[in-house]
Amino acid sequence: MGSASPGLSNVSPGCLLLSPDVALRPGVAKAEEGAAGPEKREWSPSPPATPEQGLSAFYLSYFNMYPEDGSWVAKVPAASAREELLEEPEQCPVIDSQASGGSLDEHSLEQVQSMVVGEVLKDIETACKLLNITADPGDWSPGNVQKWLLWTEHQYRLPPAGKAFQELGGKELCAMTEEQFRQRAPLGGDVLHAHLDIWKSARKRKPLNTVTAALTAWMKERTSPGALHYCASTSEEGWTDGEVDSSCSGQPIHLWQFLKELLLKPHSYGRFIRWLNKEKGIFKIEDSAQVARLWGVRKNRPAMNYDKLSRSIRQYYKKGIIRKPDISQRLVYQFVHPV
DNA sequence: AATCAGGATGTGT
DNA sequence: ACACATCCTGATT
Repeated sequence: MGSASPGLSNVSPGCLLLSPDVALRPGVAKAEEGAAGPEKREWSPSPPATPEQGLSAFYLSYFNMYPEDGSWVAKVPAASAREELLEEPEQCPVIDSQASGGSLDEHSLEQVQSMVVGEVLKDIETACKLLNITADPGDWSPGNVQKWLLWTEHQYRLPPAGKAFQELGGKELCAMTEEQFRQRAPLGGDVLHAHLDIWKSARKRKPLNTVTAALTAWMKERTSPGALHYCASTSEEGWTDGEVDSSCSGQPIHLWQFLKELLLKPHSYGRFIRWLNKEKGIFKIEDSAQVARLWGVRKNRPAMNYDKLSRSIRQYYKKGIIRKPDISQRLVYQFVHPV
């Protein structure tokens, strides 16, 4: 029953996106200062200098220092006023991988994103105990919603939403689209929605397809505004493959699909997994731990490791999906039906 | 030590 | 039923 997560175990939970003065210590009592209202602390963007070019370095440096102590502050800059993004919550933002227009390469983005989602998931457990609320937002009373709201604002340094969500129960909150979030809280409403999305997915251990998308949109937007594409907008490139793309369908992703996704983007994942012979479908897992970690993030299984991932691959043997190549080598597999 | 093979069993959809 | 996730024993590299 240990919550040992080999992939992320080297990081302490709760330190992500935490400012020192809000850091949750195990000893902290619940019901944070009910009387002391949300301090009028200003949440001006402090981490990097400018949102334009500073953020990429910002996230990267975050990524580097993160395993250390995480004692930095991520103050989310005010969401710039905009109205054209993310009409539907089901819409699926896709980051163009090739557009190496340079700020933050996708590999780093995915790395950070994976860790962000993972850590937010951990934070949820803490928050439940701290706030004495259930993990399922659908069960929240209006009071619980307010607790969650205040906690999330504090935790992630979002601009205070004030009474924008007063009187709302968990059910109604969950039913709201991101657009509605933004209407009620023009500053940071989208981020709140992204966080709620993670809560909703954590509840049922749902794979992080749409959640990751929401978070990606949020981060990407802050990195390079306007570089967002949507499935609906049929951007010529990348995902027209369709067959391998599972990120936009509601279907749970299969392991073989996931592996092909990674193989499809050598620029991002070539260090972890790559083709040895694409025509024959032979590929090699170069970094088993990283591939397993990514799989665990995608499936919301923090305890995923290569031992378990490889067991699932071996299940494919008799299904005729993946096999060992004729000349068996360690960490080398072959798709039976290469595209 | 890491990887590989495959049985047994549990879990969520 | 299905696709893993988890756990395990034993073999191989």
